[in-house]
Amino acid sequence: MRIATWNVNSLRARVGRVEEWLGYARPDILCLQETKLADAAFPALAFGALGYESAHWGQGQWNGVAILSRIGIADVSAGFDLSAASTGPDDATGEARVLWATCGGVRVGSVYVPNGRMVGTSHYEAKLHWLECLRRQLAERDPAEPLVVCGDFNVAPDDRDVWDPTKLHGATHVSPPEREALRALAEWGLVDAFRRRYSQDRLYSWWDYRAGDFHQHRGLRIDLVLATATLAETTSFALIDRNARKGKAPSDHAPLLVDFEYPPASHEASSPTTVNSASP
DNA sequence: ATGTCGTCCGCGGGACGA
Repeated sequence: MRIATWNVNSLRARVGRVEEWLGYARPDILCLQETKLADAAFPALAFGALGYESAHWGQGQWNGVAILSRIGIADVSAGFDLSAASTGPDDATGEARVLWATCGGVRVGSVYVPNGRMVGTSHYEAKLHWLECLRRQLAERDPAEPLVVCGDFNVAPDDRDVWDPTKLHGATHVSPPEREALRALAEWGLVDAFRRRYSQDRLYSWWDYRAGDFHQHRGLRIDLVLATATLAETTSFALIDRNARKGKAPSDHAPLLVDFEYPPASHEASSPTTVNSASP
């Protein structure tokens, strides 16, 4: 099962590139962030023509999250089930930033974590609160189930994920409280699937449009596929597709895809074809 | 480099967010 995530920075501006990418990457599930569309403007028919069912939660100009699936999509749920009051003027928990669906037996979340702007601002506090709400939402589920949370977390998990930690020291995306919020998700049972396959630094998923940052390798790894152990242990392949960050009118993020050997192959289901093609 | 994109309004280019 191939699961992918991509912050497209406006789906209206990017739909052609997303269609092109679906055509060659062929994920079973694709989570999108920053569609920046109202639900009525979501191009469900275009994705349908490529074999994908979809769910979208948009709010127009900002944010917007979606899930595309060619292995079924059910039990769609948008947002947090919040009984708690908002925490401030810049509270983001009601914004279109989290969408859930069940696809091929896997519970899938597509998330767009608030940016936070500057450490110490109300936007930064709202980011930490939003991440705590995500943790609470997960805590209501069973970490033994196959589940992934995919998206733009706007946090680089550790210094390998940052082009120059000294330049970003004290900034958002790398601050200890933000990283602690990711660790809290890991403590619940989520594993960074990309890190099951790669341990080196300089493997980024986002580059600023400005100053030639992409070509100078000045980026951050902030787009993640976090999976529960039952899935994560089957990770067979992962890739940040830098080619999708090149060329005409790219998003500032590259898509991340992860292959899981899930559901596990049954030992009793080998077909004659499999037997005939086996090595001697 | 205050470096680039996307949105909006609204018809030219400024304001804002990332």
